Amino acid sequence: MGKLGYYMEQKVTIKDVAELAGVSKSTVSRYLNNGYISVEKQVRVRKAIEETGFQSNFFAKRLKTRESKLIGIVLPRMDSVTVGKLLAGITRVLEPEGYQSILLVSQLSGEKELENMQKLQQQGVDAILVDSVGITPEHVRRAKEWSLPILYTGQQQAEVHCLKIDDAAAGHRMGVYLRQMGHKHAVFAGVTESDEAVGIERKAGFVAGFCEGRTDAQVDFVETGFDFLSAYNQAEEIRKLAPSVVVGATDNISLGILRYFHERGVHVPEDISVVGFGGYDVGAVVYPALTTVAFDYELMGMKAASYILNLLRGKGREETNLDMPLFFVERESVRDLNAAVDEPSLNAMPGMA
Amino acid sequence: MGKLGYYMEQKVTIKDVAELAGVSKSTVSRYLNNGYISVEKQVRVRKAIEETGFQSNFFAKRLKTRESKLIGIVLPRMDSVTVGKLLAGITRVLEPEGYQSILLVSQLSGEKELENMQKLQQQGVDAILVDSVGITPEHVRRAKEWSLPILYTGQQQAEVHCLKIDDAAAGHRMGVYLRQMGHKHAVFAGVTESDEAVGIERKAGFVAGFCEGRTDAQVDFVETGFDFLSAYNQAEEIRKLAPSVVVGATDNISLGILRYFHERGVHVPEDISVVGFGGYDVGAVVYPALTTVAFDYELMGMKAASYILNLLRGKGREETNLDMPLFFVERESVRDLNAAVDEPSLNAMPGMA
DNA sequence: CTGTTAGCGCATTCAG
DNA sequence: CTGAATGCGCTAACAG
Repeated sequence: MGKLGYYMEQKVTIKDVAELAGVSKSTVSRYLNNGYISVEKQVRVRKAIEETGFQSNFFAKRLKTRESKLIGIVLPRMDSVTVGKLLAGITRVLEPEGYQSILLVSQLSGEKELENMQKLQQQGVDAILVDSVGITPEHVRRAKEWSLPILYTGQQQAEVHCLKIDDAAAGHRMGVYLRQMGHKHAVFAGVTESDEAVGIERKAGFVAGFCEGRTDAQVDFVETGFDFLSAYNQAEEIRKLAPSVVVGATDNISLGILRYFHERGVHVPEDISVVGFGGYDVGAVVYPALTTVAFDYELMGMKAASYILNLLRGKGREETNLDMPLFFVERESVRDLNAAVDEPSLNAMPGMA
Repeated sequence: MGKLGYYMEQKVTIKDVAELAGVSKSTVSRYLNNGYISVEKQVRVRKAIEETGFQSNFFAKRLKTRESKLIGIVLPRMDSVTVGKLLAGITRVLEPEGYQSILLVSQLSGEKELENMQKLQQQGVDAILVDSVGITPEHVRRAKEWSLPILYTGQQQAEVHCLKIDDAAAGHRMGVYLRQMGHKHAVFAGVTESDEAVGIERKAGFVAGFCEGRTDAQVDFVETGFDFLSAYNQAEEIRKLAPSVVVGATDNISLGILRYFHERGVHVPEDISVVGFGGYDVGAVVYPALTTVAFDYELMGMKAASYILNLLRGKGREETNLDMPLFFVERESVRDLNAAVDEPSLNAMPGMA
């Protein structure tokens, strides 16, 4: 590896090709784009391109066409399963359309998020997709001022383009289920209300579903972070409340709590039930396997990308199907209080097959 | 949202600013770059920029400077924790240097990997980082032909720039540990040998460490995929071999096996020990918490990025510190066969605090 | 310190 | 169908 430095330029331009093929630059350009060329010259140009190994200069091209074929993506963080799936989905639809994504990470900071959007916009991306931690008035202002499509995911706001799972419905679904299983007292282990989607909507949906049509239901709240450890640290407080079921706002929260219960000899679901939201794969390998409402983040990525593409083509929100399905995944972590005796079935890897 | 289509151009150019400020274009350009300007004009230009909301055109600038400040990153897949951490690390060092990353995913296909590298190169990125699934002769050829730095991670190959964890050392470390814990018969649940790093080196290292200096050691192999389920499906076969310890080539493999054992009433570590590699967070919340050799993927990302930066600046391999530390994380899943009675300690969230 | 002059590589008029 | 000419917006000599 004696090579030192990489200052070599791309040297072969459209001009070189033209000369070698004995045609004009414009003819080569036409060959590369539309194709108004005689078959004969077509052949010559093709040959010249092969011989020279010509590759058109990205920047010169973009400077002319005013189209970068680049989509900017702003993410709150990288090291999370959901973000990974989301990106996988986005890529899956963007790539066949000839778009590529350029990624910026905001480390859960709203300010950084704005900064990143600014950067992307300067870079000349064709559109921006933001998996936001919270849509502020400033976000709205930019979406309106800038002349490029901006789509937010993860949060909702009426004045901008956005796409998110129905957290209220997810919470509601879980609430109804637990009510039907005969539970009357739940602790909702939630996150900060500054996260409107998870901290407020999901919780409110749960409470509604759980309490619907009865007056003897009780829901207590305990706030925790998004990670295992902070949930684990709140578990004692939760236990003191002595509910029949603990509802973690995310699967990770539930996993931390499960671990704590295990250490204290509290049996799940015999002594207490635990559920989560998200449908992460690991929820299926822990024991008991976690009952949860699963979201399809990859599908969300695909929809987000389609939405962006539509926006780019001058179509509006109406023309994209924005429904995000939910999947209720019943596994082993909930006890049916209606039954006299509880015999949780140990299916082989429930929810994984 | 009545807006339809986004065809507006960026209209204010350096020329407009120059006219408004009553200076020449070059003066504005200087203001933007070096800064050989009188204070007086500096003020006028600044004002003009603010008033017009001028933003320099990325493509025009790059066309001149021949520098994109873009690093291409080719990933095998997105939905994995390790990739997330790697990216986090890369971003952390690239961003302060004014670089941004553009991401392409190969879906575990070597061919796609090559294709993606090609695309990035055409885009005019300044360098390419490939988290490769296998370095082929074609990879080597490109690294040499193209006049831009290419760095491979995850795999090793003498003729190209690369950076990876020391899989052999990791395996060895685990082997030694289990030997010292009195284990004589292990099953290594590994992956395909086409993955040289994990499938071959890690395994060989383990065998070496485990068998070192004795003749009464036995290691059997069982092949599995990288995911929970495929490991789970091989667990019965592993169990039939009746080892005292199962070594999963990755934590996920071990987690799948743990689940199976749980279902069958096989107690870990009392009846059998289980260990993994990777140090994923979830290893700490399952029970028993998984003993493992942890890798710092974020650090790896940071090192990779630094390496790339050095390459860009004409420095070679020598000038980057490539040592990747390993962390042995002793938790609860291994029984000490030297002790008469085994009393695994249940620390609070071992390895998480 | 500053304005003038040239292109960077390509796509696109406009006449042929 | 094709070539010559023009300029995208910016930076970098070059003379002042």
